[in-house]
Amino acid sequence: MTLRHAVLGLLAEAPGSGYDLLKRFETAMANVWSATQSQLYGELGKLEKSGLIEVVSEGPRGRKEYAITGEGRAELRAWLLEPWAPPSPRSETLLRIYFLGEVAPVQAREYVRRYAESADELAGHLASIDESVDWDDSDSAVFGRLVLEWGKRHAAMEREWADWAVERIRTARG
Amino acid sequence: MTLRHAVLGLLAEAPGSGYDLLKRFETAMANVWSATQSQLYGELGKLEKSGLIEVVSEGPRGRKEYAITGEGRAELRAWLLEPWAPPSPRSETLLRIYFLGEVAPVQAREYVRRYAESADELAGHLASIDESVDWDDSDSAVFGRLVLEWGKRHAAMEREWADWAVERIRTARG
DNA sequence: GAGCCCATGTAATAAGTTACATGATTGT
DNA sequence: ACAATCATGTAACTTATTACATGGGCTC
Repeated sequence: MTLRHAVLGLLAEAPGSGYDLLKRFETAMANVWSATQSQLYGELGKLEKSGLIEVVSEGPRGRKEYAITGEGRAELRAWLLEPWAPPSPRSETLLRIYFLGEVAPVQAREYVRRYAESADELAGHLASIDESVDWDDSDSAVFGRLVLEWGKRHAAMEREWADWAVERIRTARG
Repeated sequence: MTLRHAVLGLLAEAPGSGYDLLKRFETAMANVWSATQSQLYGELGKLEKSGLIEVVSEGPRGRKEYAITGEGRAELRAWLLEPWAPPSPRSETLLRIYFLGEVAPVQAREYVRRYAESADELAGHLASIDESVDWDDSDSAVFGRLVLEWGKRHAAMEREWADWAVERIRTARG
């Protein structure tokens, strides 16, 4: 039930069509949550049926612009305040690293090096988002920057860890 | 197809029953991947049927000890060397933070404070794992420590970020 | 014999991915 | 006219969660 709330949150910021939301998932939210086109349209249908969002206008090409309803906003707030437990982590990348003893040390180092590269790419991507977004002093901008900063710090941590790890693998096995 | 490889990897380290593996998911792998009991037994059945693992002995209470086969080990290595793309991040916690502008600043700060606490708890948990595990100089110990270190750095980053974020929310809105 | 752990399995549901399928509008 | 982008939807499949269901063995 998380995509549900991601959609409600985006529509609470500003109304939009499925297509619009998809773009927002790919850019500002890329750091945070993702959705496929298929899943998104399905969820919009369900949310409308349950009255949490509504169609506010129809445009060309069957475009339907959705907006959050009062009920939807109430649901969003309830979700934000509800007691939560951090979900158990699930990282395919870390899983591979955990088992890297199964392959030759050279290959293991190479894997970690690629990991470092992708951390750098992510850092670059986040930096470009930071530049392209027009940060005002609205609530969403404040928290958007918080989340962006989280991503930057995360990418930096990954980079540093990877450098350290490559060295560690070298000294452990040559 | 990731649980599949998590199971293969664990059985490559040492044979075990479903129950054993479940324990290992909850302890050493807690940082990395998780599985429910239900999912695990299902996957063990499928892996056995496809010949990637086999039952090596049966014990009391219907206990079945599984071991990885040659074919299974080959599959594990292929997976480790296969080209990969980092999966799109999906963090319910960050998602909530992203939308925290919907609730009162006091509540937002409180949320971030709880986040910091859970980062500390994670750090403590990882430290206790580090102490309780008997690290030899095997491959799996080398990479196990790498992954554990990743977790420690991650927890530290979250803690620092949260402190900074609380301050940021305070100055932005009082 | 009571309680705790060991041990496995099934069924129903929810969530997410990939592929398929279609078509209108806009800008050049 | 052509290409790019806008725009929505369905079907089949895989993955993961929650709840149900059962029972043996060990220790005190």
